[in-house]
Amino acid sequence: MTDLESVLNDRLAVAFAAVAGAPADPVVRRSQHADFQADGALPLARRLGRAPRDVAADALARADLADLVATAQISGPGFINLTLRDDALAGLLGVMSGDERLGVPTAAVPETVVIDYSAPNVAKELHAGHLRTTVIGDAAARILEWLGHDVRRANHIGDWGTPFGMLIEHLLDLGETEAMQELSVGDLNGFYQAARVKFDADPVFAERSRGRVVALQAGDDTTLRLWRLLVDESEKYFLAAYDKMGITLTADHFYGESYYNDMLDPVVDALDGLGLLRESDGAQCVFPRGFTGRDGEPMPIIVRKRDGGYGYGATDLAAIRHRTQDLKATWLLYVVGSPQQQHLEMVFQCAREAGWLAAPARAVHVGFGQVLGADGKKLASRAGDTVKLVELLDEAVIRAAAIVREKNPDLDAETRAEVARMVGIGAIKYVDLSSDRIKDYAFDWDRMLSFSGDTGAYLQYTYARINSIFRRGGVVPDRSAAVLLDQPAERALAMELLGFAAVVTDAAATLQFHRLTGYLQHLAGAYTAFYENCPVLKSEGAVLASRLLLCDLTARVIAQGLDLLGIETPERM
RNA sequence: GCCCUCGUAGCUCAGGGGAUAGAGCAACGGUUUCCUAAACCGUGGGUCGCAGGUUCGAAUCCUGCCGAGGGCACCA
Repeated sequence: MTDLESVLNDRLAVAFAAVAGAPADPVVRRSQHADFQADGALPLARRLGRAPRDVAADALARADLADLVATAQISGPGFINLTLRDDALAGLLGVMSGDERLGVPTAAVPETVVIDYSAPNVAKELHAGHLRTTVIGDAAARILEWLGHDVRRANHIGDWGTPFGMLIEHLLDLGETEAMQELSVGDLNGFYQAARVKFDADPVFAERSRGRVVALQAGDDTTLRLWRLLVDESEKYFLAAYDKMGITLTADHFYGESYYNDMLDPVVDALDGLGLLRESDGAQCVFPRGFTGRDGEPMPIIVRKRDGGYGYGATDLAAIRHRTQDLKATWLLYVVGSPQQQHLEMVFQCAREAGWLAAPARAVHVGFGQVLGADGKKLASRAGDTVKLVELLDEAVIRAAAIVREKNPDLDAETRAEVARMVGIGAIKYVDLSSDRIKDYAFDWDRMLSFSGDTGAYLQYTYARINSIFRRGGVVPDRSAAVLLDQPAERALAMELLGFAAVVTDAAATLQFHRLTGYLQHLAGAYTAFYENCPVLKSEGAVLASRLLLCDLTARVIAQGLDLLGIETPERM
């Protein structure tokens, strides 16, 4: 346990409880006036009808802090300012240094977590609109997995529905080999648009397409084979994009809409059996409590359309039921844009009413805002089209390569290409993860690729500089060396390092990953002050060993922290 | 019309009911015989959209208003 804040909190909670005669939150926070402050005496004083400073003094007298705290002072109206002992910090850093997990504990209660993210449509490009769900969802998967949860990635691709009638007919028109050729070069949009144009312009083609939809739903062998060809080609393309992007989704994670086809009848029957199903305008609907529409009437989830086909609501409900009942998941994450908030809340409510989402299981909408262009409107190409995701990635890498070439001409071409890839992809992921996800953000190449400020590249640079010290000195840090914290910058760095466990736990619990990026920036800032004030290689003996350990620990935390966000760290740049 | 989200320094954004609201960028001034100057130090810059309320204490919680965006039946 290297998490100072929770250690202090636990110790003080005992003392506060003794004073209060009941559990009481000591309200421990980082402080500008000391290392930490505990503010719990103020609200407690009101409850007890005593003077706040008395309560603080009482709690402090009962607290067992001698091994951790050097000085504890009561300040202002009743704040307790705590300054920690240097040897306590050094001891905890020693523990952290010797721990592969850097002091971050695994979850007390490991859960089965399903993370629904990315979800592109078959026969369509991944575009800028898929950026956030893919990046955020992957970060969630990495963090929760690292904390010991059983993470099930679910890529809910759009692989079913009426568009496949026209897509299959278009495939037949082209001929299979020709069509596969076209799809394999990655021109998915062109294929889709050509089908669309024919569907709109040619009534005969449209009629064939509708017939093909019927055949598909009826399970016709030939039709299913052709459908599978389309899905397989698209999946290959998606996997190539994920690979380029450093996303952990693989072929094992495709659970498209079609995966739930066989579950739809049972789901509708179950809803009917529960008395939740009602007919409205010829459609079979569920009306979850608490939602009214434009007309003031209850809003439906349409599980079966007037034409007899299933609505997406049916698939969503089937997925929830499958995840909680078959997979035994207790934590369902939906990494989906904010506009779908209401729809998801309705589905969750419906699942609760059906008994498919009962405690401890819960579903969370991990919503996010839009990516905007420099003009403040939805990101689009100059021609107004959607921007292809792979083109965005390629441009980031090209731009990063140009900057790396300019800043460090000594790197050989191969290293430079590798660094550019890490920096370019990392820059895109970093901006996406570094602000509150619910807000929109504007895509700005110059800012995101700037190598100073709150960017991924700055963290990568800090990491590379640390490695440079080891390389220059020809030294390997001794991870069991004694830690000395004589300089203020060393002590400040130690405080930051010891905050890692709390921030990872917190980011996972709240699914607010910008807290982790913010922490890493602070850490890099503390390291830089250390770097400026505490020469490493010019020091000797125990000081050298201690400083090498601090460098090593900082590098490990940065690398681990960025890895949890899906961002790589180059050894030099 | 109803519902949801957002509004903090010139710009981009942090801010878990606690003390004097913080970073980065930009601006201005400075730092290099020294481990990557892709860096660092300093300076200026704020009616926390507005108005009430709750509280010992509000950027933070509640209500109303203003502004921006989004959602509200057979696409997902």
